[in-house]
Amino acid sequence: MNARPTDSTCPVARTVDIVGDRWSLLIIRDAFDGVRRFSQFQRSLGIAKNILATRLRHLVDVGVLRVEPASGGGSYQDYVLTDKGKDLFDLIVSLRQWGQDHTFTPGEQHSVLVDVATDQPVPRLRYTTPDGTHIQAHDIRVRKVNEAAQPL
Amino acid sequence: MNARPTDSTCPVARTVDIVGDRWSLLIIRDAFDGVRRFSQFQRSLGIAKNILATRLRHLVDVGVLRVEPASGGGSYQDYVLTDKGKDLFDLIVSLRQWGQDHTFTPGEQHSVLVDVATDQPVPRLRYTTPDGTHIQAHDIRVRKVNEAAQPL
DNA sequence: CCGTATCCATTCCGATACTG
DNA sequence: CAGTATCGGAATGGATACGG
Repeated sequence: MNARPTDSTCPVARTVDIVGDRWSLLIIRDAFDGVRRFSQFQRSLGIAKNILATRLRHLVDVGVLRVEPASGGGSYQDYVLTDKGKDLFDLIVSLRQWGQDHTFTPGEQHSVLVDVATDQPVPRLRYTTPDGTHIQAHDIRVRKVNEAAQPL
Repeated sequence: MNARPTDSTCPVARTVDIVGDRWSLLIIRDAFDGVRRFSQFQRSLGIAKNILATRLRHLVDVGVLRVEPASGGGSYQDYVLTDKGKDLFDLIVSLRQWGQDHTFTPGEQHSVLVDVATDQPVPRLRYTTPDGTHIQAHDIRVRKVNEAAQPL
């Protein structure tokens, strides 16, 4: 979708090449919120129909969305997240949490994540290792492919 | 930076409006990797100088980067992450992990996150609540601002 | 080395009109 | 309702030249 495919060995760059544009990210957000139909996406996003069609086709092509026969019994199709698409959940959460922290004034209202069972707001989510350690920027660095791995 | 500022009550949309474009995300990635100088960004990204200058200025304007007097003693300036910018760490991690999982063939090499202390690869990071519960897509939903909050 | 200014090609986007 | 086709304007991107 984007300009020059980065064909990089950096996973960040590859992800950005696939879903790193405004409309794709917002479509995926809506899909997580249960939006399935063409017209729903269009109203929610205020996007022109032609470019919505282009983006949906792209997201289907890359395996983030798939088309389903129909939900409301209509003669058309729904767009739903594949497993690959559902794995973008963490990405959407990251966008959401940063937005909550840095783009709203203290008293300003915004949508929130709630637990489906209790309907109570979800507390701040943090990235942790399997043993429960919270990982922050200064704990890690990136090792490029050409760097030697540390022997045990 | 982007087309129509979404002025939405959705934190995802606001974040996307600020840093949701290809170059900004890659610049931020590089900043986390220790890139500070104009020429370093340029070589790393293969980006034209004029648009690099535009993006850096934008990121400074929105408070993600700030300019520092100079690092190498030169007469110019460095671009470093502010605290607000460092909070984008989780977002970059999300992009990276999804890219690792879904854009590489099994044997294909890519850069990896390593622990700064041990130089060992970091295990997969998961979003958890403060009490250690791992949260996935089906555990939550989005409550819009106009929905009533659940009374206790 | 660090940008800014200019030019040009390409892409993107939105509005509209049209088809099944 | 769910798209496709077309068109014009705007933004983006790259190359180059220039100045601090």
